[in-house]
Amino acid sequence: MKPKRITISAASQHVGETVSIPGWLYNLRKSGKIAFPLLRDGTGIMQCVAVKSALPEPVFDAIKDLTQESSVIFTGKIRADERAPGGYEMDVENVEVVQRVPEADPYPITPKEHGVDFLMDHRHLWLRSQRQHAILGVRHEVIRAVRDYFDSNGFTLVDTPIFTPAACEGTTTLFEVNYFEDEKAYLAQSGQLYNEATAAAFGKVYCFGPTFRAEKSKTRRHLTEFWMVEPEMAYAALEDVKQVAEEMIVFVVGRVLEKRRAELKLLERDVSKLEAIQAPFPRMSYDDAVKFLQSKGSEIQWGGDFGGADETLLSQEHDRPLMVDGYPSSVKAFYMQPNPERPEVAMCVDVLAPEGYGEVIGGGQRIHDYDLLLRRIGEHHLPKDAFEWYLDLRRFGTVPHGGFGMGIERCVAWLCGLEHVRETIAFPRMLYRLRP
RNA sequence: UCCUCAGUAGCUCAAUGGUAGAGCAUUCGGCUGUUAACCGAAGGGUUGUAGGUUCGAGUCCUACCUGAGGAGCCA
Repeated sequence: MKPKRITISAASQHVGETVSIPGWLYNLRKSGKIAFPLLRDGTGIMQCVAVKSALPEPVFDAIKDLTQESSVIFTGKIRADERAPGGYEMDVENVEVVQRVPEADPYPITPKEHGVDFLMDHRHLWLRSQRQHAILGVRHEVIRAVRDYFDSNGFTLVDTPIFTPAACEGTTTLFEVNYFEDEKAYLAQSGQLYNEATAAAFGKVYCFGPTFRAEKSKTRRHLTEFWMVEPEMAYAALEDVKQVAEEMIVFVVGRVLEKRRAELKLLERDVSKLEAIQAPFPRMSYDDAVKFLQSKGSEIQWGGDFGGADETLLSQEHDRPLMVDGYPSSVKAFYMQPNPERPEVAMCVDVLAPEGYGEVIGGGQRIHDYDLLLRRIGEHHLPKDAFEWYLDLRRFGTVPHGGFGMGIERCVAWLCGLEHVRETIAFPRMLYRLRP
């Protein structure tokens, strides 16, 4: 009878059984008459034990000559053992070598140290490493939690287009696409304007997908292609937006702590920092933030946007995300609702993650008044024609509404405690990095 | 676009202007409980590119290329 195929993650349920596990050779330690191949299968890593005296000679020879990342199917009996890294190991009885990596051209990523450039050039292989595997596991959990949160709170997923005409947010940072006849198209940098349309159809909506920024930004928190989740709610004010943002973050962090302890441990993440993420989040006005920053030596003046160092200073002050509201309208997008009592500030909020991670969420209340929106489009020198459909939303049953966008990569970088967002997506796209 | 730093073996890094080196990886040998295993040996180099200074350049100078960190920019 052919042994049952299992995954390494299921090994604990098969103690005492002879099973087969298909995977790749992660590493091999050997002495003369015993070998310890480490098998990786995507669900985990298992130490196997091959004893020369217990195996036919060709089988033992095949195992001791295996090269790193060769694809193999090991067959043997599962046994609990404290000496094994995962707690269980396999006494190998047979091996099927699917492909042996030739030693003339060995697997380039060794268990030793490598530089950033080398690893990024080998990103397609680097993904097999434990650390990268753990990060992408957390990313998957974040995405699933985000969707679960919105799905179970009355939001409908209505995805928005990637190709967009003209400028939605301003013209400086868009990727141009030459394809549509007589007209240039651009890659979306936000789904928000479309969300406002679908919110008037469904009440509460969200979109989730890739967005594109053509900025010449070269920092640890920027990608040219990144994923963003954007909820939008009709009949909602700034306070409702803050409420949802806070609830969603607490939910996502809780889910990652619940499901991805092993990954966080491998990443050596201080989970006590994440366990502190509970509602309510501290809130601060832009006015107070500027005063605070000035007291810390920042050169920021009222009216300016925060620099990276400013965000870091602010977010290091608290053990949970900080919500900053009331930025000057002049530094925010044209559709931001001004505060009726202080028209120079917008009814917007940025959520700054703690530990210096900075902005993970930006959002606010949108202008719902037709005349005001029309005036703002003019002030920002935007083409009115292109926004006729958007103005329609104010002609036909306009209501106060708002929402926010959360960058998935920044969120994952924060939860994993990473230096750079480039490790939070399988194939990062950056200013100087298009391959692999 | 600007500032700073770096580029030497497949990888990570040494080398006072004077013979180009180590660890890992690879190959060979040894080892029955290894944990980035260990021990011994071997092979492996147009020092990013192009010029220049010098008796002599990996090292100093100029330009360029590539990358990293940062700034600006940033829904």
